[in-house]
Amino acid sequence: MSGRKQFDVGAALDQAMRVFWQRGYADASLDALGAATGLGRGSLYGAFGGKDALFRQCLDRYATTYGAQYEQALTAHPGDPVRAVEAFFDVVLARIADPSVPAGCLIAQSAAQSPTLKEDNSAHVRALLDTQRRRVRAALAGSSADPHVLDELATFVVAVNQSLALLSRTGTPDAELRSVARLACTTVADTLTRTTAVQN
Amino acid sequence: MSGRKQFDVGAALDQAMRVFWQRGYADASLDALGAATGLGRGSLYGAFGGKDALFRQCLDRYATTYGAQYEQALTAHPGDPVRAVEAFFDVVLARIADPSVPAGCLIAQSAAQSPTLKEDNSAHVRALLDTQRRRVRAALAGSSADPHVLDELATFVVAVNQSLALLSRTGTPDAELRSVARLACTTVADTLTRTTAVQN
DNA sequence: GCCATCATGGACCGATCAGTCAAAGATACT
DNA sequence: AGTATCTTTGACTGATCGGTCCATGATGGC
Repeated sequence: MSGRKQFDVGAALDQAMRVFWQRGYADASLDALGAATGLGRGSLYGAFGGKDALFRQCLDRYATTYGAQYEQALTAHPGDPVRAVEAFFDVVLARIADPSVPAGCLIAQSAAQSPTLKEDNSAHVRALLDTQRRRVRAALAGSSADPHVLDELATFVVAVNQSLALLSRTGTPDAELRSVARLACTTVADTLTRTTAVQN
Repeated sequence: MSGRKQFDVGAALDQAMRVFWQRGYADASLDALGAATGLGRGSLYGAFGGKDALFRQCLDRYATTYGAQYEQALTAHPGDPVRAVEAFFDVVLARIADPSVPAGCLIAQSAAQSPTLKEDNSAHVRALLDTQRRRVRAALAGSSADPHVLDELATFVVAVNQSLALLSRTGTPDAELRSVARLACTTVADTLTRTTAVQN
C-alpha cells in the first residue's frame, strides 16, 4: 500500500539506534528493530539494506547527533582546555542521566563487542573513537605543553568517557560518575600546568 | 560411555570462560562452548546446568583467577598506595598484552551487556565490580587523606581499569593503554598528596 | 560377576534468527 | 485514464538458537 515512502527515515533511524544502543548488535533482532520503528521487514531492507547496513547508519546518526554536542562543548571555551574538557564531560553526564535515552553510549557498547562485529563495522567504531579523540585533542591544542603529552591526555579523556558509559550500564549512581569525571579533569589541569611550568 | 566424569571440570570452565570473554554472553552459543570445552550438551548440562549457570560459574572463575592477582599486587606495597595502584594496573596491562587470552576483560564485557543479562547475572557482575572497588579502596586505606576522597579514588581506578579493557577490544596499542594508566596513577598520587597536605 | 547408577553423545524439539519474495496497493508520469 | 514504478505487508526459507531426552556403555558397590 504505497508508492512513496510512508515514514520518516530519520525518525526510524532514531528508534533503531536506540535498540542497538540498549541491546547491542547481537541482541537487537530484526523483529525488535521492526517493532521499534513500526516498519515491516521489506521497508527496513528497502530503506536501509540489511542489519549490518542499518547498524552502520545508526552509528553514523549517533556520531552526528552527539558528536555535534561534543564539538560545541569542546569549542565553547577557546584557550581554556580544562573548561573545555569539563564541558565535554558535562554533555556526556547529562546524556547518561537522561532517562529518555538508553544507558551508556552506543560507541562504547559497540567497542565492547568490536571483535564480534564484521570487520567493516568494527573499523567504523574505531574511526568514530578516533574522531572523538581528535576532537578532544583539538581542544587541548592551545596549551603550550608538550604535544605528545596532549596526545596522551586526549586519549585519557576518551578512555574516561568510555568508562563512564560502561559503568552507567551497571547502574552506577550519577554522583560517582561525576566524581570520576571531576578527577579526570584535575588530571588534565595538573598535567597541563606541570608540563607547561617545566617548559617555561 | 562413562560412569565417572571424563573431563577436568576446571579446565572445561577455563575454556568456556574464554568463549564468554571473547564473544560476550549473547554471541557465545552452546555449540561454541561445546566445541571449546570438547563436551557434548549432556555433559555441559550435567556438570554446569544450562547457559546461565555456566556463565555465572565462568564469572566466578574469572574473578577468582584474576582477583587473586589483583589482591596480590594491591597488597604488595603496604603503606604506599600509589605503588599499589601502579602494580594493579601492571597486572591488568600484562593480561591485556597476553596474546594467549582474549582481549579486554570478562567483567567489563559483561558490564557492557548488563542490561540484557538476566537480573541475577547482572547483579553478580555488579557485585564483582564492587569487590574490585573495595580491594582498591583497601589499598588506599593507609593514607591520611579524607576517607570520602579515597572512596572516589577507588571508583576512579576501577573506572580507568574498565576503560583499558574496553579500549583494548578495539585494538588500541599497548603504549596508549600504558599512558592512560600512568596518568591515572599521577591523579591518585596528586590527589593523595594534595588532600593530605590540606589535612596536615 | 551381576546389576543399579551415572556420564556421555547425538538426535530431536519448538522458538527465533536474518534474509527473501511475491501479491497487493498507492503514486506519478504520460 | 492507463500504465509503469515503487513501497509495503506478511508469509516463507534455511540456519541456528537453548534446552530436553534417550540409547549407549563404562563404572563401582555388592
